[in-house]
Amino acid sequence: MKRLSPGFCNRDLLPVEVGDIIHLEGECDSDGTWTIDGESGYLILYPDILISSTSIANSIRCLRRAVLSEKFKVCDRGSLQMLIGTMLHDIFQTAVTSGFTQENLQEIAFKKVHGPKYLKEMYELNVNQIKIMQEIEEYLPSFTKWASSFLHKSHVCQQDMQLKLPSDVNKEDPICKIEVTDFVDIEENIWSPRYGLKGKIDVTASVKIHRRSKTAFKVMPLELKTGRETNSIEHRSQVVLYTLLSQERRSDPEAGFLLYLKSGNMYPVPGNHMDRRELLKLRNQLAFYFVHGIKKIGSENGQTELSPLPAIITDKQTCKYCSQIHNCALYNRAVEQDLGVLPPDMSFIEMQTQHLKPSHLKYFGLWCLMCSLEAQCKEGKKGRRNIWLMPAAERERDGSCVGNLIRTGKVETVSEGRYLHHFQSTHDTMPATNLMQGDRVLVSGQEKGLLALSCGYVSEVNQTKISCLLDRNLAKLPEDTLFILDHEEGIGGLDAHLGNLSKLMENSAESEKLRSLIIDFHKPQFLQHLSSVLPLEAKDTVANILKGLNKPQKQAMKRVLLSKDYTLIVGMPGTGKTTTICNLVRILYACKFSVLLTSYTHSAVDNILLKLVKFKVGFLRLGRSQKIHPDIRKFTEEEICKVNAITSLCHLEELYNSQPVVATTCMGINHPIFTRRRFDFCIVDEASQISQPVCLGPLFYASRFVLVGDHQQLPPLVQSAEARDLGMNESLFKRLEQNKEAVVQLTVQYRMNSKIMALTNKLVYEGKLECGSEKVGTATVNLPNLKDLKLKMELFTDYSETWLKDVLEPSNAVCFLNTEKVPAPETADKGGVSNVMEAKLVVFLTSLFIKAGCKSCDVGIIAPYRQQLKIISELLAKSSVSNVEVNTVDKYQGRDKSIIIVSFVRSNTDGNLGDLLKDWRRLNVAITRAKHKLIMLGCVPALGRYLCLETLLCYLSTENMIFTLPAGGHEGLVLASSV
DNA sequence: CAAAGCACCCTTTGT
Repeated sequence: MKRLSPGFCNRDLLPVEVGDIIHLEGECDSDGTWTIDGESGYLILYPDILISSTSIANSIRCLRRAVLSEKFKVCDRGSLQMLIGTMLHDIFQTAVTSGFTQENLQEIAFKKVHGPKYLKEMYELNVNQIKIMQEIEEYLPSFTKWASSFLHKSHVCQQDMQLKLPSDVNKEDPICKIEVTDFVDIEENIWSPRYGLKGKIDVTASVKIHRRSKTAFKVMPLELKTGRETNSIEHRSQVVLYTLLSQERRSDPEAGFLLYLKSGNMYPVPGNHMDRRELLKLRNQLAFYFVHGIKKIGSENGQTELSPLPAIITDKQTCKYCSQIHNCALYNRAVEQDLGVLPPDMSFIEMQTQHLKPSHLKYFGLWCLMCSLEAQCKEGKKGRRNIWLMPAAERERDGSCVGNLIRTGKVETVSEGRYLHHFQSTHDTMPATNLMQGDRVLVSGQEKGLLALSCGYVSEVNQTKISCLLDRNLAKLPEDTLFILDHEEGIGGLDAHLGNLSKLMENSAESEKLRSLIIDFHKPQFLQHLSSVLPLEAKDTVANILKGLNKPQKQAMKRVLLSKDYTLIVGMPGTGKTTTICNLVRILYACKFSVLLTSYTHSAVDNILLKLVKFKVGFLRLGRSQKIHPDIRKFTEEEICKVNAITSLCHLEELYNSQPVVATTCMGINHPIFTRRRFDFCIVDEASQISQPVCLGPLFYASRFVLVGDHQQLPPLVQSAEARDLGMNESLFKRLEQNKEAVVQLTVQYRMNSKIMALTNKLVYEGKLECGSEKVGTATVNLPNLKDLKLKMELFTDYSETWLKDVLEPSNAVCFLNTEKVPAPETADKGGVSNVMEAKLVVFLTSLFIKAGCKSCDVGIIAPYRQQLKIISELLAKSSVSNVEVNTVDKYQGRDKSIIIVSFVRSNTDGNLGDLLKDWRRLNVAITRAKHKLIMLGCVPALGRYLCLETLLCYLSTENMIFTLPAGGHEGLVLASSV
C-alpha cells in the first residue's frame, strides 16, 4: 500500500487527491516505476473501502445514482419483479442440492411461496401467494432445460459455445462445450481488500470445458438473472467482477457465466484484463466520492462543506426509472447549487423540489453535512477495516474479537438461512471478550483468503463455548479450520438519519405536516374540549385511570388528548415517566386510539411494556427477539409467528392488524408493517437523547406525537466536535420545547428525599421539583447494623475518623468527600482516565455500608470513566462484594438506587478535566440517581475549575455537606476495613 | 482523551 505523493495525479483517469491511499498491482522496475497497462497491473484507490459488485455495475449508466444509493440506502424500495427474482434465485440454489426435475422444482417453489420466509415482502407489496406461484411456475421448465444441457455429461447434445480465456494461446480454438460437474458453493460471500470489492456469488461451480484439443477444469462464478435476456454490459460486468472476487478464495477462474433463468440460456463472460481494469477504474471513482463526501474549506481549522456528487447525466430515459431521482434533485438544489453546480436541465430539479421552501432545503443541507461529519469521525475511530488491517492478537486484546476457534458439535438449521454454530477455543478457556449475546458478528477463517465467510448473531457466550446463529452453514469446511469471530459494529450507522431526512423532504401530506411543525415551527394546535375526543363509553375507564395520578400527570394526559399536532412531556428525575407513559397508553387504548410506542433503546420500550402487561392492554412488539426482554418476547412478531406457525399472507396481515398498540425502537421502523399501517398517536420515550433525524422516523406513521424526555439530562451523543458545534446534539425534544403551549412538566417526584432533591432544584430545576409525599421527602437509608458497626469500629480503631461517622449517618443524605489532602491524583493510560485512591475509598465505603446492613443491590457506584469502573469492579471482586452495580453516568440515566456513590476521578493541577465533566446535564444525571444517600468523592479545588461543578460545590459548602478527608487518612482505612 | 445506542446485508428488476 502506498500513500500518494505530490506529482502523481492524473485527473483525466482518476480523481485523486494528495494524501489518498492506493494499492498497486503489477510490474515494478528497480527505480520504483510501476507499469499498469492493457496487459497487466491495477491501481486500487482506497482498497479498504469495499464496494459491492452491484454498486459498480449500477454506476455504469449513472455514477451519481450509485453514490446516492450508498448514502440513501433505505430509499430504494422493492418491487414485485425483484421479489420474484429473489425467490427464483432461492429456488435454483435449493435445486442445486436436490435436483432439477419438474416435480422437485414444483415442490421447492410451493414450499417457498407458502413458507414463512417471503411473507413480509409479500405483505409489503400487497400481492397474493397464488399470483406469485403462477409467475414462478413459468420459469421452472427452463430450469430443467438448463440442467439437461449443462449438468452431468449432457453436454454431448448441447450447442457449441464460444469461450476464449485470457490465458489461451493465440490460435486456440474458442469453440467448446461446458459441463457443470459440481456445485462448490451458493451465495458465497467474499470481501476483497485486495481489489476493494465485496459481493455474493450466486453459484460457484466446478466446470469442465470440453474442447477439441483438450479439456480444462475450472471453478467458476455463475450469475443468475431472472429479467429480460439482455446480456448487457451491466450483467456482464457483474460476472467480470466476480472473477476478481473469486481470487480471494482460489485461482483465477478467468471467466464466469451469465445464466438467464427465463430461457435457460447461458452465456460465457471472459474476465479480460482490460475489462477488469475499466471496472476497477469505475470502482475507484466511486471510492473517491465515498471518501471525499465533505471537504475542509479555508485553512487548517476551517469549516467543512459537502462536496458535489458526480455530475447529473443528460439521458432522460435512464432518469425516468431511477429510484434516487428525488435525492438527486434534492441534493443538487440544497447543496450543489450553493456551490455553483448547476444541472444540465433545471426543469426536472424544479419539478422534484418545488414543494420545498428555502428553510427546508437549508435544514436538509445542514443535517446532511452534520451526518457526514459524524460518519467520518466514527469511521476514523473504528472502521471495520481493522478486521483485515490489524493483527488478530491486537483485536483480541481490545476484546472485539475472538480467534483460534474450532467448530464443535453439529450445525443446527434453525430456519432457512439461519444456522446455529458452536465454537470452542483451541486453548482451554475462552479468552476474555466483549462479545455479548445478540451482538452482530463476522466469521472469518484464520487462514488468509477466508475473510468474511459468514455473518450472524451471538446467541450464547460462556467460559468454554460461543454459539452463533449464522447466515451460512459452515459445516462444509474442513473440520480443523480455525475461525475468528469479529464484532461487526456496522459502518457509520447513519443510514437511518439520511433516509429519514430524505423522507422529510418528500412531497407527501405527512412530510409536509412534519416540515411545517419541525422546520418552520408552526404553532401546535389544540382542541378546546375533552368531550370532543373522549368517547362516551371510555369516560369511566379514563376517569378511573386519572384518579390514581398526581396533578401534573393528569395535566399531561389532558394535553395529549387535546393535541392535534404534538405534546412534549418533561419528565424530571424520579417523576414516574414510565408510569405516566403506561397510563397514557391505557387511556388512549380505552379511547380506541391506535398507538405507536417507541424509544431509542429496546430496554426503555420493554420497561413500559412490562408495566402495560399488567393492565391487559394488548400490543405487538416488533424487533429482534434477542434484544427484547424475556417476559416480553411472547408478544413479538417472531414468537407469535412461530407459535401459531403462520405461513399465509392473510394470517400475517391479521397479526399486523391485531393490536391497536405497536411497540418498537426508533430504528425499527423499517419494518414492512409501516408500509401499510398508520397510527393515531406516536409516543417517543427518551426523546431528549435521540438525534433529530432518528426521532423523526416513527413520526411519519402517526397523525399526532408525544415526546417524553428531559433536556436537562443527557443529550444525543455526537462524537464529531464540528458536528456538535453545528447543533447536531440538539434533540427534536429540545428544538420543539420553545413552543411552551405544547410542554407539560412532571414536577412531582417519588425518588429522592428532600435533601438530595434540593441539590438539583438549586442547580437545574429552579425549585420546580417537589416531593410526592412527606414520606418520600423524609426517607433515609436503612442501616439495621449501624449501631453494631459503630461499636466494633470504636473497639478496633480509635475511631478518630469523625468524617466516617458523618458519612455513615443516615440523616446526612448528601456528603461530598474532598480528597484534596489525601491525596488522590488521577492517572491516565491507554485504557482511559482513572483514580486508584478514589477507587479504594469507594470500595471501602461500599463494604462499610454493606456491613451496616444495607443490601448490596441497593448500592450503586457511578463514575464518568470506564477505566475507573474497571478498577472499582476489580477491587470489589477482591473484597468479595458482589451485586453492587458499577456503571457510567450515561448508563444510569433513567434508574435509581438507595445509596449512590459517585467518583468524579479527575484530579490534577494543569486545569484540564476533559469534556465529560463539563456537561452539567451529565452532572445532573449523576446527582439525581440516589433515593436516600448520595456520596460524592473528588478533589474540590480541581473540580471547582468547571463552572457547573463550582456551582454545586458552592451550594454544598453553604450547606456544610463537604467533608475534607485528613491527610493520609486513607491509611486508617485498611485497619477499619478489617472490622 | 474516549460517553452509548441502534442497525442485517447484498441483492433482486426496470429502461
